[in-house]
Amino acid sequence: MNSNALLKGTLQTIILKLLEDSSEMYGYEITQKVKEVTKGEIKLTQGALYPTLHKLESDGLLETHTEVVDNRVRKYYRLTQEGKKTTTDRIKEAENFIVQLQALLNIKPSIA
Amino acid sequence: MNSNALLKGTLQTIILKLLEDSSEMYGYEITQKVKEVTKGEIKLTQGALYPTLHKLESDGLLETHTEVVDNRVRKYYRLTQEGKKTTTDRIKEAENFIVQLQALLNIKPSIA
DNA sequence: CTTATATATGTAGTTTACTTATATATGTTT
DNA sequence: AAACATATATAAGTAAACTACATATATAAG
Repeated sequence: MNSNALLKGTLQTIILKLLEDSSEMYGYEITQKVKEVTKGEIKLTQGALYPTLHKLESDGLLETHTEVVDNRVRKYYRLTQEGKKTTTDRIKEAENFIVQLQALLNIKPSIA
Repeated sequence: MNSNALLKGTLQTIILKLLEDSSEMYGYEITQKVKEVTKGEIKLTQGALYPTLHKLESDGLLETHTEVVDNRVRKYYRLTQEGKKTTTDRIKEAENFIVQLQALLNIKPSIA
């Protein structure tokens, strides 16, 4: 099993949460933020990032605008109104899932 | 997003951990245990369970034997030696992932 | 000057790992 | 007799990641 296999299902939530906190970010910035916060433990590659951003945009959760900085194009993403609502729900779901997962991974054998 | 989408990547670890605690379980028993511990929040369906058990067996992490109880066949699974080692590793990975995920989902906007 | 690394976005093909639906069979409760 | 619980299993479909490839500019190192 790949050490990043656990990312499946949580990547959208992570991106939404980062955009909730920062209001506006571009793709590369998101990869660096994830790297920084997780001290390199979670690797968010382009192959995972960009398709996910495009998916969230086509689902109406994100909107974009483009800027040119140092002759390089940056595409900024921000949450739409719908995106903000969805983010709140997804974070609750993730928090609940973590609780359940910890319950499953910490249970002790029932000797009784 | 399906409410169980977060299960992806963690199901193998959950099964391995349950078998570490109980030494021996059959499939249906595992579904009931997950339901009980998570109060129905995580739904482990047959379509997910059995292929995963077969996968873990073919990977050499589980071994099986069959018993007949009340005219019904039960297939018991237990960890192999390799399975025990892998379980320890997977649990560490999952615990670490939870820590990183919480870091990402709790970070506040940097006002500075 | 040219090579390597960082910044920046993107697609194509592949694989993993779920979901939903279906199938089979027995035991128990209404 | 019907519905629900116990018990295992497969088939078809889909979501969401992975790896690899492609493009382009800026900066640092040798």
